[in-house]
Amino acid sequence: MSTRPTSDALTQAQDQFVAVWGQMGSAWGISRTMAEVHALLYITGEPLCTDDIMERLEISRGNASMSLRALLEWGIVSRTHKRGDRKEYFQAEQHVWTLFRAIVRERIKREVDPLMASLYEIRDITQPHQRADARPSFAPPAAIADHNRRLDEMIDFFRTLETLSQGFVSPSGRGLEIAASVLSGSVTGPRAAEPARPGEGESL
Amino acid sequence: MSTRPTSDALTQAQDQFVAVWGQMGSAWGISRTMAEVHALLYITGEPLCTDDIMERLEISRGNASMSLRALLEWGIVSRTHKRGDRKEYFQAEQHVWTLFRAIVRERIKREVDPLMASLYEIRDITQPHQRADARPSFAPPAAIADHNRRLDEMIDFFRTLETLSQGFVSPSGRGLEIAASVLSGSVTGPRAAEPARPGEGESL
DNA sequence: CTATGTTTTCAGAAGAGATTGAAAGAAAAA
DNA sequence: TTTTTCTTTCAATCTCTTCTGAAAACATAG
Repeated sequence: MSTRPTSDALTQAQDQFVAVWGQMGSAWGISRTMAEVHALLYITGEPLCTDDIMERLEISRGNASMSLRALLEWGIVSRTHKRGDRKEYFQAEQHVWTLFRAIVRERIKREVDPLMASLYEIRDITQPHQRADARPSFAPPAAIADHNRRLDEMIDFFRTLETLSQGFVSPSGRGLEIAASVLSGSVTGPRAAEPARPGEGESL
Repeated sequence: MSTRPTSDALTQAQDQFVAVWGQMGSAWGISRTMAEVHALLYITGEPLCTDDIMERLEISRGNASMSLRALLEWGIVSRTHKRGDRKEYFQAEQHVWTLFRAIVRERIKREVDPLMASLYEIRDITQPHQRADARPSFAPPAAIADHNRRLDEMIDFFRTLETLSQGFVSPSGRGLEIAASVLSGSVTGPRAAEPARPGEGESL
């Protein structure tokens, strides 16, 4: 029927990869189509134009356009041109680790950073304007103290995570050693958060 | 109006934490309510029953029940009882790193493992039944060879990621050293996948 | 300038996922 | 046993996200 044989081994493998990658994407908060477009560009390895993508994935022009723009914003797909052709072509980052780094970097920027900001704001509600030198005159009530400890632990965790991620994100391998040392420091010993812990953590 | 003052600092901080955590959850493929229930249990730190949660989050009984069951399945919330009370109470894992490990472990199990299985299947389409001793008589066409290389790189990446994660997941700090060494081996040199090296998994 | 080819936008349609609420199920007390 | 209390289930409903398609915007050539 179609001009392109749809059942050769390569095409079949590509289609399956696209489906699987799309599935994965949607489990991680990325729209299925966007993940599929990326999968197609990655697995074919060659630059494709909007019409190629529309045809292959059977999606509308609008959808293709928006997905591509989003992928460009994530920095994991780039534009190219073919000479004598007015169309834009798109190709995906081919190094998996570079791809991974770009994704981690973006998600941190978009989700973790704002989260941190919110957490600091929340901390200010019960620990207002706490400067290092200014000791509070009265100890806070136990409920507040507990709350503060939990919140601080959470903040501490995300700070560590952010530091850690710099190991992945940095283009040189350098940051990795930092990350590794942070890991051994922080993960190994979940630390003195609980003095005499009643032992609820292990079995969970 | 209500018996509980809704505007004291602690309550306000808790509500805000719940909102922020719910937001974060939904960006990561977890239903907002489920994340909110978890947030509430984490930040209050004390066991709550279904009715407490329904009231505080203004959700239906069915929703509360389902969210709690899901959280139990994730292993980040546990059941408790109060003596003289027939109701079930729930409390959240209080160690942030333990919580993190549980989440990573579950997501790997639910998403990465099936993905890996699919990737292996896809590989079999273009590299069928490739046994170590049986060399193919003819080299595959370039398009297939390229495809295979890309797919192998992806598989290699997820294998590394899985190994890495064992460092986080293992309750002892031991696995961490492994993770760190994998990191320095694989991340630092992402390029090694291209040239002409047949054995793809040295340390794995 | 107009004509032609290409990309973006966005209101409405379609679809996916979350939530409710009432009924059924379970378990402990009487 | 029956009653009471609490928990789970699931079809119907609602909500939010994604997708479409046609129009508008843009760009290049002539």
